[in-house]
Amino acid sequence: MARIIAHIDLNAFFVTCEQIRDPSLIGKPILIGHEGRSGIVSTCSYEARALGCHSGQPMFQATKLAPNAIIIHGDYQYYQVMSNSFFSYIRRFTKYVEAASIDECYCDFTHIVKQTKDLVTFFHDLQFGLLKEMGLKCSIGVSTSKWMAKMGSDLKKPMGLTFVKRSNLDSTLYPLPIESFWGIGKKTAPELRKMGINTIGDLAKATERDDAALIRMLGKFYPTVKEWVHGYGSDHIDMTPFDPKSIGNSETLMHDCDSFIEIESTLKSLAKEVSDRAKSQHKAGSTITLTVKDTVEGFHLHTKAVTLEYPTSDFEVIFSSAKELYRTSYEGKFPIRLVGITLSKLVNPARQIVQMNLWNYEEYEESDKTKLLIARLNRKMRTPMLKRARDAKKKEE
DNA sequence: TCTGGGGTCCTAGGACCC
DNA sequence: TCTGGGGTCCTAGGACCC
Repeated sequence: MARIIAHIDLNAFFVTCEQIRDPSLIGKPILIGHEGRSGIVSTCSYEARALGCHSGQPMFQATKLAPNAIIIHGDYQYYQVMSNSFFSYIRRFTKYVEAASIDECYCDFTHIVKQTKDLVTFFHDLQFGLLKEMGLKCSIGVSTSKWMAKMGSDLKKPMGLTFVKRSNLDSTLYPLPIESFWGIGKKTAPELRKMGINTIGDLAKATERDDAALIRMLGKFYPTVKEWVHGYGSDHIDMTPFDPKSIGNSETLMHDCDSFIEIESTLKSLAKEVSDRAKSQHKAGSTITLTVKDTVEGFHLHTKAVTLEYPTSDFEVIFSSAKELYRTSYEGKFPIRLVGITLSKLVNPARQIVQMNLWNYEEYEESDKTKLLIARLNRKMRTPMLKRARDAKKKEE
């Protein structure tokens, strides 16, 4: 039997959180985000949206469109507390809850069918109960796959309740522009339009005649897209708690910068943040990636990574790796707009103690840790040397 | 004034081992 | 002496999402 999957999406969540603790904000244009050179709108109230504001927009543009808007800097700790309460509320109705982000989740309500024949009333009660108890508005999409539920929750906002079925795709999702397809973004959508695929329905039709071209464009993603667009695809609710695969911190600088001293001091604070967060989450990682955004090549991102021989969360190791990557790859090349450090290939150090002891990790002084690291950094240069040496030896033999 | 910061996953090429 | 194919790991870049 088909499962009943819902996608529940909180409407203008950060704004609503602010209105809950300060009701005088209700009904006003509100922008959440930062001002300044590189400030952007994180999210905004429906009153601000009516004036043309939207998330991701540079703040200076938003304030032109909505000069009377109230600007609020995000309070993410507070939003996280509200988010936890939201998930607790949802878990009163079903234990099958998959958190998709701070303000949305997928849930399995298949068991509800046995308890009620009236699903509309059930979801209506859930929705208005959340509003009454917590003051949070949500939109709900109900379907038999996660993708259709997600697309459904986007159809009516705020406080929407939309049922998407394989039998009503023609009237629900197929008329939507291809840009609204979750998983197809601003690079792929124009390519599809070039093929004459302008709506989700066009894409469904194209899968019946143009597999080859679509595989070329979408690669491994194509079989999934084909399932989704015909009303199939995953209905699996993943209840495992969030377990990060990387921990990163980046910062857009106050001004484009090529001073090593300034970059170094920024790297120091980024490394400290990454190290602290890794430690607080009981994680250590063996790959350290430096990200920079240039100013000359059209604001492109560049990354350089190094993989150590042991996982670490040590501030000095992260800092000196990032600094070394910067010095060997970018120093003096171009002014930098943004720098970031990411720790990945994460493990739980508690499970790695034996392995770390093999390296006598604790016996290394800080300076030796750095030496180990630099030795690893030089591997790229060493490898061809070793190869030449081996070839020479072979010749002798 | 000119476009954040947190992530995930995929691709493609090279090194290396068997 | 030359040639190969499969598998794994690493790196860099890019698309996408909230």
